[in-house]
Amino acid sequence: MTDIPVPGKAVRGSRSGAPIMALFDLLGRRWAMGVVWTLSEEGPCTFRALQEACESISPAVLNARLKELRAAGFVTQGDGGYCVTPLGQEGYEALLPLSKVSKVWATHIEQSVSDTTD
Amino acid sequence: MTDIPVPGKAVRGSRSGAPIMALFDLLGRRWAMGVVWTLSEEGPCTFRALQEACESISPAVLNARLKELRAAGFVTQGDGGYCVTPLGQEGYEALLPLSKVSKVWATHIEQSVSDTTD
DNA sequence: TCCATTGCTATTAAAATAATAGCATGCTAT
DNA sequence: ATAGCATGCTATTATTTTAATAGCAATGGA
Repeated sequence: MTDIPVPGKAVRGSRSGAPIMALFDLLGRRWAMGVVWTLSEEGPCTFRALQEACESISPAVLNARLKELRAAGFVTQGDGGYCVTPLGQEGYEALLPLSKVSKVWATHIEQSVSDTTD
Repeated sequence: MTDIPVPGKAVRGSRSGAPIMALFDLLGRRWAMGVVWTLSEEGPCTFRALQEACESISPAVLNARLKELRAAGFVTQGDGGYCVTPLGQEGYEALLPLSKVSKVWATHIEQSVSDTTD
């Protein structure tokens, strides 16, 4: 497994270790944001429930992401299964604005498609 | 190169094509968020200036991310070099809350380090 | 005891990324 | 004109990550 990024230390893609770059390293891995998002929206999940909610994540990758997110303090494993920590909840809330952007983007794409289609 | 994710179509990691998942696909690639971030903060950049501002990105990956982000409408290439589009600016602004999270995370980590060190 | 659920690990193949070198183009100063 | 120099990449090879799939060990009923 890859090292888990830690703010203040050099991380993949940034020698400075600027916290934001470390976070981009953590969340810029396949499925990382999707897992935080899904886990926050679904609430506590078993491994398999989370896997299904994610539609198409392989168990190896899910397990890798969960380990990283747990080590980073964004996710924890309790009696109800996996769930986000308060830090993970903050992370989820910080991702919320992206939802609006994604919708703007979607209409944006539709327009450029119709530009070339019509 | 991998396909560029498009909201509404199945993307890597999501059959639904929910816009947010398509965006996670786009931005969840190595350096994607860092490029948007850096380009927004630095303003228009030449390829090489952007490469240096990113500290340690390889030209092949930078080029791949720029192509994807241009195709997605987040980045454009003008006279002053590469720069973010209005959509890219929205994306950047949507990432801003992550900065605070990264700082909370950084202090969080310091504490857990001192927990085991002291 | 038999079976289902859960939480993974193992394996193999494909894809993405890193690291590095270097090329083609368009200046610009000599 | 030509010899740099900057820019925007591409090429190549090695390494890492991810995908896809199978399956195992532990747990808890029925």
